[in-house]
Amino acid sequence: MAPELVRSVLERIGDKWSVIVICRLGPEPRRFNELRRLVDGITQRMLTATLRGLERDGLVTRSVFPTVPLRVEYALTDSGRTLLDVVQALVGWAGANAETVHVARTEFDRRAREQPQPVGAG
Amino acid sequence: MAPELVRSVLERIGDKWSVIVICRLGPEPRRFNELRRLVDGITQRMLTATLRGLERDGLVTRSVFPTVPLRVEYALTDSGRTLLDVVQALVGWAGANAETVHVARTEFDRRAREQPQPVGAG
DNA sequence: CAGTATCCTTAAGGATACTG
DNA sequence: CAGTATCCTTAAGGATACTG
Repeated sequence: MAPELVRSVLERIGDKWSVIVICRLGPEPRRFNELRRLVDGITQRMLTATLRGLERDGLVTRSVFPTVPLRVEYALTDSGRTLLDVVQALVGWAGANAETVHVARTEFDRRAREQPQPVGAG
Repeated sequence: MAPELVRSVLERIGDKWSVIVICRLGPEPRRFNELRRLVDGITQRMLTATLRGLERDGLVTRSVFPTVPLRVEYALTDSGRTLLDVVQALVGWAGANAETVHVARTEFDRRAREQPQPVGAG
């Protein structure tokens, strides 16, 4: 049902940071700057945007504690946790196959460099 | 080991078409135009680019049969098939949760429309 | 049939400065 | 601490015409 809906869900997960942020959220709630430190290379702007997107999709909750200084905690929802499972499988695959893929890429690029022409040259 | 390698593998899967193409390849080999018909909305250019990327990563093989007319078949490799499994889990999750996510989005957008200001207005 | 070559648009994301 | 506001760059992807 509704293949466009499925695609719109995949597009969220397919952005640059969502998968990593979901993994770093894991089981416990995390504060904003804590996440920022855990997700290597993310900017403040993109962390906010990513968290808002996940919150919008009902995958993450945002809890504000009006203390001084302000305290904001992010945590996975129930459906967020079910997504974490499949995302971990994906990251696990990437980890297990990173080396193989890297070798394949190097080989492919070497062949492309050696025979750029359709018909034998040289 | 090598978190950047893992990320580079995730980036391939995270583009617009790879997941869908991998699913459509499934167990049997497919011809180019056959795939083009199966993957709704993809352009010739993007199908070529996506298949090249998958071939480069060692996930897909490209077999040319020099008949007239030309015949080119694409098939998943062994590691491509292991990726298919986890990708199917992801697509399965998206399918199972599409409705829930859609509702969450609608609710989120409604609340954002009603209270755009940090402090109660109007 | 199975592509490649060109041109173009849009939007994702980075950098930086500022704030309740 | 946890953001928002602006500006800018790049690259992903679409449209279209052409080809071995």
